[in-house]
Amino acid sequence: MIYKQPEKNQRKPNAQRAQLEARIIAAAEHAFARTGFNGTPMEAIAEAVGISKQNLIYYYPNKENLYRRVLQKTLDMWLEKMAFSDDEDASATDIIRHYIRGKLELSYENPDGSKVFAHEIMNGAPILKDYLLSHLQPQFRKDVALMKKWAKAGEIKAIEPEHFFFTIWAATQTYADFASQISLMLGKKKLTRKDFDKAADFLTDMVSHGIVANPEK
Amino acid sequence: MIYKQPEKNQRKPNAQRAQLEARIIAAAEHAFARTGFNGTPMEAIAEAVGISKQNLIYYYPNKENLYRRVLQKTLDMWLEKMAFSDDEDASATDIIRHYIRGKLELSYENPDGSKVFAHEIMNGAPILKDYLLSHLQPQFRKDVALMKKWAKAGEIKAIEPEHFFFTIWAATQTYADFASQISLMLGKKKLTRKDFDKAADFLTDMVSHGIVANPEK
Amino acid sequence: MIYKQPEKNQRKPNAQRAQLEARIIAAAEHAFARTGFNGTPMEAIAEAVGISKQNLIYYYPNKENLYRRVLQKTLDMWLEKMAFSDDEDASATDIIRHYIRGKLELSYENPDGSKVFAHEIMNGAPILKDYLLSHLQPQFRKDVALMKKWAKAGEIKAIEPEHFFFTIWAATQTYADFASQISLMLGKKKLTRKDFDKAADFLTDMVSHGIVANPEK
Amino acid sequence: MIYKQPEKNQRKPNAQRAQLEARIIAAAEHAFARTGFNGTPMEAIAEAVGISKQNLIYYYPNKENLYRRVLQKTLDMWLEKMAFSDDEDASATDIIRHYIRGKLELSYENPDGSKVFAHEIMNGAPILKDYLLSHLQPQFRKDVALMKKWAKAGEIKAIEPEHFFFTIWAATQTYADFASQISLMLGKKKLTRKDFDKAADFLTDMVSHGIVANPEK
DNA sequence: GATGAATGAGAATTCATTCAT
DNA sequence: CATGAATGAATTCTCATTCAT
Repeated sequence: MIYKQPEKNQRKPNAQRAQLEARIIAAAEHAFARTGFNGTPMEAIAEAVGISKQNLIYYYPNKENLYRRVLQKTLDMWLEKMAFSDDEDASATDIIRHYIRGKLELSYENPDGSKVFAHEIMNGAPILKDYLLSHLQPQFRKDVALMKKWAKAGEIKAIEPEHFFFTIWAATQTYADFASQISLMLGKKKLTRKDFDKAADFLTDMVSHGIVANPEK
Repeated sequence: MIYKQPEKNQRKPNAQRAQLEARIIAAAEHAFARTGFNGTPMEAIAEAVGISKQNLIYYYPNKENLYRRVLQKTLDMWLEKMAFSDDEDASATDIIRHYIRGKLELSYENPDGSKVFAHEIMNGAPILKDYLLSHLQPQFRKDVALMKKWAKAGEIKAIEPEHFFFTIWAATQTYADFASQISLMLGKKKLTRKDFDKAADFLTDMVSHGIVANPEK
Repeated sequence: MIYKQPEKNQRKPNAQRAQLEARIIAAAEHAFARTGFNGTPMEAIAEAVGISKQNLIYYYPNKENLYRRVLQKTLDMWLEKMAFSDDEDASATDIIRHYIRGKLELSYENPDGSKVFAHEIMNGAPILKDYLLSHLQPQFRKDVALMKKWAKAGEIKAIEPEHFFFTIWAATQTYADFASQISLMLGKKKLTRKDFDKAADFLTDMVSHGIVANPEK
Repeated sequence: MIYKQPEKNQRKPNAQRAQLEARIIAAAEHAFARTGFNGTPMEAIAEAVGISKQNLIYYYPNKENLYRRVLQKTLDMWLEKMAFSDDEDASATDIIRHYIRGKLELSYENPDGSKVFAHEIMNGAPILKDYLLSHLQPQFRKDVALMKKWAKAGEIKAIEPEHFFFTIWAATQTYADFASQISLMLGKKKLTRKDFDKAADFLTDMVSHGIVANPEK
């Protein structure tokens, strides 16, 4: 796990406190999403929540722990979507399409989490490295193996599945991570669900049969 | 332009100085690539170059200016590769393939620049916004229009070219930006040119005819 | 106004805090009085108060704001004394004498404020310029007009009242601003109230009938 | 003396060098006049001269020495004018009037020197103290004694001559030191010779017979 | 619980000065 | 002579954290 609940903070759960903590996590996620761990002062988070820095520290006495909680929260949602669904009856195409839509859905629902993750990776994954090895790599290897099986069975072409994943991860997360560039290019203030739908259509189509009309090869 | 040469610093060009400045820019790029503008202290850059913080400041008296120079250097290399090549005789497929390989080459040659760019975008492009609107968007629109022409001419399928670009940008830059995750997944210390070649092969293939063997639709 | 209460700092009033803040203002006034804004480090003020530099910054996070508060405090006391009193029944002579004594009293009570003001003026009044135009000049013009009326009415001689004020301001403030020179000349460690009384006697006498025994002219 | 010519700098006199040194002294005087010794960086002086900081340091390797030279230059001009002229035939009135005009002339010709002096005094005269005791105080005492003789002889009233000097010093120097305030009050950009003439007229008149029309006392 | 007070470490500059050429 | 290079000491301010109430 990235984040371990500190023992001393295991107080009686309290609705109001829980709600404030959730707001803090959300604000922290948003702040870390923009400027990463090092670039984000606690004060910026406190201000976003509308509480004093001291009060924030009262709830999260340690910046790294707060960051870990934010990461953990994202990872909890993410890890599941980073792997193919387990539906044994579904065709390869269906699983892949479902996968792409799921990843895009995640980027739409939790863009800040995606960016926090991106910062962490770009910084060399100092905190996440072990977690990725222990949690993500096994999933990844299993899914790569599955795709190789599909290829053998003639369901998909003989590609290198690793790069398929890298491409899909990048292409789906980019709508979260690079949203500001994308909306700038589209001349929009903000990306909407429609944009994500179009992205899903494009990606699933391209994955299915490419974009070239009559590829000679 | 992102960076304007300050008047005061227009000293006589000098080989030794130029070399040290280049080393500083490289070190700064590497540091900003990991932790972004806010998260990177000048000291870290100075240490990487092996000079004192004050001496770094002697060469670059202002952190933001140094950052702008780093951005500018990357952008100078990048912008050209962000647009289709101008070869009028080439087929759509060739142009696209050439484009993908060019972008991947860039990610291989200058991964730090790619990351600095990524940080800037994730932070809402505070410095780059105007530049992207004035320099990148026109290219982007021209290329989108060209792809629509190709589609009309039956050279490519009727896709949304905007999302093609977002996908290719993401899928090529990810080998720079997310290199640490990718090498972790592949169980490697570092990505090599071979990995980039495989990525190019995969991407061009997928773009050409998808990965599904016999797509019904 | 020179100083605007920053929104963030509007804490609950608290006796202990108020007292410390007053001590800080006094120490800052004393320090700025000697070496002006640019020449006074925050550290010097902190040391004078007996607190750490960081603690000083906790109370006054911004040097210029602290300086403005010091200026404001002095100005609040000063402006009133820079103008003739409003007593309609008093004679010109009485008003002038009262004015001189009031100004000298101020120099005696708040010599540091006078010096801070002097520094500001000698530096071209970068911060005070607007304030002087909007607050002091109207008073000044009113009093100049009044003196001209007195001259017409035969109460005082036909002098240029503007220079009367410049002289009185200078001659009264010099006992604050140039105290170190004056006490050096007098062979004293410090100026006492007695010295100010003598100064007042001298000034009022000279203003009344000059110092020449039988001026021909 | 305030400034001692350092031995190592006693190079062959050279016209060009002498001229540059004079420009430096003038620029330094102007800078110190505004912000005092502590508040003035060497760079600001270099910039005003139009040379590099290193080059300035080449000519004046030590800030305090440069400051002392500036002080010395002013003092050389000043000291003489701070004392009554030696004309044995002149009447008290003439000597006083001549004195006032001489001091005002100095303020007009060298306002920056006056301000540098003012800064030094307000800072407690750390450098000038000894000099003032050894050079100014004897003059001052001699002139005070002379005035007392005048008073005894019935040439002037029985005043306290010390305060006469403090007043005249202040009232004449204020046209240099507080020029920015005075011109602000007068609604002028700059003080002209005419203003100084009026000041001289006012001061000599007031000193001669006061400003009150018919002083009862 | 919540918050004001305090502080050590750090971060961006500034600044006087030294060194080498 | 003049200037580029380099640096230690300041200086303003930030920031995470501790302490006390």
